[in-house]
Amino acid sequence: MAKKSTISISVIKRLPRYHRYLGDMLKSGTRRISSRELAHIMSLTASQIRQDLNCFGGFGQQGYGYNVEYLYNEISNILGIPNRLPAVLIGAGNLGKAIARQMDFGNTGFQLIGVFDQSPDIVGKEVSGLTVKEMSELDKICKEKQPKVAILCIPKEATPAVADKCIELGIMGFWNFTQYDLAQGYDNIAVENVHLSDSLMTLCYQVNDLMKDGEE
Amino acid sequence: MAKKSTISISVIKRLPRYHRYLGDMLKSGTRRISSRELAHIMSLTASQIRQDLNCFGGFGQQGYGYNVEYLYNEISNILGIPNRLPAVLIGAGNLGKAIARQMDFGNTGFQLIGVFDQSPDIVGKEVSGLTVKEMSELDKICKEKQPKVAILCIPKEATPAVADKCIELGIMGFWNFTQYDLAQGYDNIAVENVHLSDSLMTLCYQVNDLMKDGEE
DNA sequence: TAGATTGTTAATCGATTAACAATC
DNA sequence: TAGATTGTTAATCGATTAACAATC
Repeated sequence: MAKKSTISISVIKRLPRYHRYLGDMLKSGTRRISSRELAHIMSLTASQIRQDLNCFGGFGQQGYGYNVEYLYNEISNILGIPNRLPAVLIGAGNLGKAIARQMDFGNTGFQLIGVFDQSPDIVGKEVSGLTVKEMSELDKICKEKQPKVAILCIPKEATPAVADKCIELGIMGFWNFTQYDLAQGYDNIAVENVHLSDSLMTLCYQVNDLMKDGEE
Repeated sequence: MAKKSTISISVIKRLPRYHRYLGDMLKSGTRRISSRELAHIMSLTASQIRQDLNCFGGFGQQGYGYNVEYLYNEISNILGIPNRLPAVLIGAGNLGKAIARQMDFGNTGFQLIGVFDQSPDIVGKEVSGLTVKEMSELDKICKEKQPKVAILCIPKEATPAVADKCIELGIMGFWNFTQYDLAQGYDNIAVENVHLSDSLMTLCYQVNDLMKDGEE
């Protein structure tokens, strides 16, 4: 059996976390791991781990468990990390610059090949080894290097127009840090919205809720 | 009826998005909205919206819908945004600085009252109107101003120790940008993990998946 | 072989959607 | 009053967990 055709987003979102834990184990020299042990470490159930992995194939061995290195590599491949798809960053303000400098793109499946900004104050500056280019140069770079992903760190209002432009130029996925909801409306385009404000407000609810409990 | 005692995390995570869309409507002068219209705009079902809101109370009116301003304010209150809990940022490297400068803390429920860093190169610099302090000063500030939330932009290895320290000093919630999984292990502590690498890898999977489809 | 642990099917649980009576 | 739309209960769907036969 094994190998489902479409994988639910819940499963996909757990893969990077498996990858991370297995990477740590690999570094610390662990050779094998059972679903039971891994579940314990990751605060999951063994059932869930086996179900998740079996969406993609049978990577374990009865009576033994999983080989850490093999499973780590398989998950890397499932995620497509070795493909290192070319990506561009659009918007090199505070957040854009920080993302460019902070992220280890190579180990998360991409290669940052260009940085663009609309402001003349920023164009020409260097960010993470790349010279910030004018927005007008996006066409050229896209034709030359065919980036597949755009990282958007631009104002909300600019987002729909920039996204449309990107899609025209062959972009297939967005890592969206803007306040604009990109998830909707496009067919065959992948979007990961990182809505930092939403995340912070969720925390706001939770902390206030904890404080209420304290009062009672 | 209405007003459940514990709200599922799925519902809570949708609240900031409702808040955002209602805020936009308020700005554009929309007075009333039905669950049906709002569902259309937000790509949800009317049922879900009514179910979500009714966890907290009956904010609508049969035959009319919801008053935008009233509902916006109610959701602000549910989230606890007006409380503006004091928060500290720990780690003022690329990402920490960007977060401090970029976020509108006031409108997301907090007030940033202190920035801390372990590096002498950064201590003394100004970030978003605050002077970066040494880590050793965290005690004092916590006693004085009792921040409730810590924003962690520090290396993975430093995280567990810093988190423990924070909890000792009365911190009740973490906005966690580190690679370390904070969610587990603490009782009565709220955690929002922002695992940027995980998010990017999820996008990696999705884009590679789209490209496979294209080949077939 | 006996023990361990997977892969997989079945049962449970929770979240989403549909339906409709209540009511503005 | 009639029409619209909520609040809420019931039905459906999907995801998680449990169970167990297969097998290393």
